[in-house]
Amino acid sequence: MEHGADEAASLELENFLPYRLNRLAEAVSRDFQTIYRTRHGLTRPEWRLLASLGQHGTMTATEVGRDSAMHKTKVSRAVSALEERRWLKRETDPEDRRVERLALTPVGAKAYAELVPLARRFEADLLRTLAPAERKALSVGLAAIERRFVGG
Amino acid sequence: MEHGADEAASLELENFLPYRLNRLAEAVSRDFQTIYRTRHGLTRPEWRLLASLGQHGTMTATEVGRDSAMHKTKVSRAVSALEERRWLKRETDPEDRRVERLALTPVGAKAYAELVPLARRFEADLLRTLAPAERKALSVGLAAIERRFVGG
DNA sequence: AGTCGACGGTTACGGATGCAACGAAATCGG
DNA sequence: CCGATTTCGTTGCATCCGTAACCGTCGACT
Repeated sequence: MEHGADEAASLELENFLPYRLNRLAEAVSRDFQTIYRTRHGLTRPEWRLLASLGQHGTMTATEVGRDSAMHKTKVSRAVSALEERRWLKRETDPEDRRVERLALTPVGAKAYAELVPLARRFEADLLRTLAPAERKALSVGLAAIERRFVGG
Repeated sequence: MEHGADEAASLELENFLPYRLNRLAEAVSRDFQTIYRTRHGLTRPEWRLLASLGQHGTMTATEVGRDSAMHKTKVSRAVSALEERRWLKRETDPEDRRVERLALTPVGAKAYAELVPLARRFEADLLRTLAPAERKALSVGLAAIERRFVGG
């Protein structure tokens, strides 16, 4: 057995689930990135923060982290960045002065409103290239591992 | 409409495909990481390089990059790291002296052979928690977007 | 009230990452 | 056969990231 192509002892990377998920996520994100990066110079954490606040209204940093699956340091830095842009304002919660209540400013909300249709179109364009049965399969399959890994 | 929960104007992040893929890929990878990180202190690029060479035998850095979806600087640094460990050796191709032919040493091959069953078991354990129909759906769904994004 | 542990959020720091620029070698074009 | 262009791989640099340590605040328990 000269090289590693031995069936039993080798692993087919291209069929290995962690690898497939990563490669796919990276490819899709890299593509989607152009929407929020070229238009506004947003980073991914900043986009996610914007998306969280746009969707849910006022939130705390911890809530944003849970909602958008980001480490608290990422959230913290994204908050500083969007605050710098005047896209969001923070207010210390008078009930609990450890907490900050985060909300988009009108300018931030405007940017969000501008990005949402582009995001929707991106996803729609992507899904349109799949057959209906494939879309369904994707939805079912992703939901299944999400139950195992993300949700509960 | 006070906050962003407005159906038409907001985006449900948790159902947004790029977000779902990223969150899932990160969660799965974070879990899988422990296998190659705690046992050998490998980074992800190093693991991928090992996996590529273990599967295909001798390759060039460019081929590894294509096979494992890594930027050439990642490959370059991973090669240096595994060479440092004596897990791989490089040889300048005499036919084209720009190219290096990379191959695992016996020590590297041994580490690979040791990791493969663990990787297989990880994937099997993950898939075992899914119903057969869900596994099928996942396979079909991922393959479908891969065709659009990764492959052709 | 005073102490202690838990919690929200920030920051210093070491390490990883991608871009761009680079050197060396091959290939192409005249 | 020589200069221009392309390719392989490396490296400098600026940025991003997570870990751990930290500060201020809250709540519980004494």
